[in-house]
Amino acid sequence: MERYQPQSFEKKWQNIWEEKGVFQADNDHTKPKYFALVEFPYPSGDGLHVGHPRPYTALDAVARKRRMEGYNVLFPMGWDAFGLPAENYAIRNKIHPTIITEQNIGRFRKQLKSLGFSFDWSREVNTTDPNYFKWTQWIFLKLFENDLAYKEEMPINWCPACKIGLANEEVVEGSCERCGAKVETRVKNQWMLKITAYADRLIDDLDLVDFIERVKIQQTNWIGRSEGVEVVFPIKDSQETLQVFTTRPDTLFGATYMVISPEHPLLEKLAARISNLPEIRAYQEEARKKTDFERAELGQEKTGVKIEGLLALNPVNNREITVWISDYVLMSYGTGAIMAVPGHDERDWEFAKTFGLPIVEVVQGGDVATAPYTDTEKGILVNSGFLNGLDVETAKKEITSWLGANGLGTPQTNFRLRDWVFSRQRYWGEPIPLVHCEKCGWVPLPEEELPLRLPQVENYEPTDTGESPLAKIKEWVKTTCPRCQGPAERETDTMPQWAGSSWYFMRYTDPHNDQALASKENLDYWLPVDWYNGGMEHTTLHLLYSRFWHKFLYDQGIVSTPEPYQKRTSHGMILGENNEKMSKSRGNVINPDEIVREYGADTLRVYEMFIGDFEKNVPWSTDGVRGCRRFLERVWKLSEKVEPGHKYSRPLETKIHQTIKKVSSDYELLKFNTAIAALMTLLNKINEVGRINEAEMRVFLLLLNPVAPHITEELWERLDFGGMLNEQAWPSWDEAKTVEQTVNIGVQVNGKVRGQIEINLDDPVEVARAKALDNKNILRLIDGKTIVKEIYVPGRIYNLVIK
RNA sequence: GCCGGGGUGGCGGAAUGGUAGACGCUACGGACUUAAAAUCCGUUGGGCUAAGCGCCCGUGAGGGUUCGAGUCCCUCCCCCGGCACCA
Repeated sequence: MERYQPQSFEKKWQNIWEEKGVFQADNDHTKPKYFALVEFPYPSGDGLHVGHPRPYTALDAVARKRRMEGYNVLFPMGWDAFGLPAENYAIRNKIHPTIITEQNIGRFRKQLKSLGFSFDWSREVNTTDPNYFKWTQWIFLKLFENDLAYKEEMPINWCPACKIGLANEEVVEGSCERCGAKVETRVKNQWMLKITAYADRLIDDLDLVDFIERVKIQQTNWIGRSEGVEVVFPIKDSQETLQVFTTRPDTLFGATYMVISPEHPLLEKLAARISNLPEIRAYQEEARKKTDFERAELGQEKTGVKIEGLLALNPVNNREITVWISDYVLMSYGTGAIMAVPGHDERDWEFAKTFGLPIVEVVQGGDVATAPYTDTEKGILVNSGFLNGLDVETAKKEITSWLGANGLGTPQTNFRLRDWVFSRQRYWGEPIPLVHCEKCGWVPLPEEELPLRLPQVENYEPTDTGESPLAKIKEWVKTTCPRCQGPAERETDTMPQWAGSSWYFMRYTDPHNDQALASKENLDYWLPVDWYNGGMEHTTLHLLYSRFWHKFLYDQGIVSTPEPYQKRTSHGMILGENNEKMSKSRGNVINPDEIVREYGADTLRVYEMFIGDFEKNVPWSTDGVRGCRRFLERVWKLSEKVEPGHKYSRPLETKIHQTIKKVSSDYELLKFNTAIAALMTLLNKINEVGRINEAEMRVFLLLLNPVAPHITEELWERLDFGGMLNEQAWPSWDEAKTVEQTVNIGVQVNGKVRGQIEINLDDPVEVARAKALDNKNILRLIDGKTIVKEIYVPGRIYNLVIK
């Protein structure tokens, strides 16, 4: 037999699978279905990265196993192809982004196909295809019709380099996630999506799904639900009031002053009464100049200005308290105003110390003169009228009902999550299908006019004013109002890249439908996605956005499940050999094409699965790749030794049953490293035994197939095992036969291993004792001592406790 | 600061409270070869060793529970990730 040359047959099998359509999802909806999903890539100009195949191979293995288990499997792939790199390339080279996008997709597709993934290529989707984004626009219109899309003057994060507004999620430590430029604040009229309307459900419904815990936790953190009370503080000698949100209503008696945000509207309303207005104005101006990030920077001295001429009244005791403005209070959270309880809040304490404001202790347990006391477990209320003597939790309940009864406050839930800034001042995105009419306001395009396509332009450069390049195409902008037929203008902002990826999994269920985003039957059959694997970096963005859209479409009756993804797992990154993130600039990039050329696709796949804990980052190792290649070569050689036989032979039987069990469960748990290790162990055992029969070889190939589909299919054919391997059933094991009858167990004296005995599993303790006491070393150790206890765990340990 | 996840050989990593280091890599020794590569075989946590595979040490540090702890409990240190002036 010739040696293992994967290059000579990998392509062959890829072609056969494709021609026979063996991985196409079946339209027979009576079969049990399985929808396995991986995040579709942005087809960048750099081509596939070795990071891509890690999650793809993992779920490919799951998909292949599911098919062998009799499921109708949907395992699709597509392209998240709108986005900045293609647009920037277009700007530099004056080439339409469609062209470069097509090229990049072509390259990605070819690379993915060379790795033998069992994607159903007949269902490929592309977010930039008008037949696709027609439905992205359609969903947007539904959101608009349901008041979940609105335009608002918003201070936005502005990247001066990309000339683009960024969502909070795209700002990392005050800099643009893409280009690293320092983000500024600008006020722009932006389309917003009201994701906050779904904040509660986005948290609560996490109980319905099987997401890895860290994903649930991160989403919950990001949404940041906080329960408290909104309290009304009257302004002295005025009809105006100040509303504050607090999670510590129990400390209300300790509120010694108030702070409002520099942008708070009360300042304008009562400007006439403020005696130090110039000072206030100067502070407002200063605050405006700071970015959100600068304002949020910790460790800086608290700043602020007292508002002269205004006093508020603490509603619990009618004491007069001063009102300040300070930029540590954010207009965008709660009511933009706080009651300050310096005795029991870190920030208020600092502010009070800076400005010499009174600090009152209302929860006993610390020393509020030297530090705020924030413990809510042990403290007892003091100086608080009717709350005195209560613990914090009880005091909260008491004061909340008191406030309610007196019309001074109501329970309130606030969220850290903000509405989603949905506009981009860019060319290469889905046009927002709305027109602005002088008379009718914002009017949606009628559904028949979708998709609204992008016009051809000469220049893709965004304008310095921050408007989209589309604004310059007058003949595209000028249109008629669908409602009154009067003159109107199109919206020139486009959608963010997160739009197309928010629903792509639905399109896979029925990708060519031109009547609906997908047919109800297909959506109902295939959804929810049974298993979705993707990067942790998408937990707070894509995953949350797509859950939001899905919930909205659920409310609209389009889909029938409240959650889109039943199960979510996540993979770690593959780092360079130097343990740093792979990047061109670091010169540590491994090109998957080269690995395939030199070692074969199966080696790459096996290596990426064997490399380490799937959930953790791990450095690439060229030596490790060679090790996996050697393993496949040994498998190849194994096929030369295959003898007839349809029963597992005596010396291998137990090991085979154990391996089937181990591999079957490890694949489900994403523990590919230990599954492959188990197959290596079995291989070593087979080589040690020195012979293998057909039945054993069949099982070996079946178990290895999900990670190494080409070599296993090839050997299946060469060994004439009948049919194609991918049509076979997943092997089963007999639990009773996974147990070795005779085992070596340790013999301990006082818990320390001092020897070994070979014993039958069902041997009684007497036999174990006799064998243990037959050991010289054990006898030596217990000589002259008293045995006080004997512990025997069959199959595990025999332990003597002596004195 | 808060919330997660970790810390095990030279490296990646295994271990339902029951013989720590599976499996792979590296390194070393041997076989094959004119030689090298490849392949195959062996060794590979540290120390002591009277050489009996016997003893001691060993899973970030220190305590504890247990016949027995990498695993459970307490205290602490370090690394990674998320959130962070969010009231």
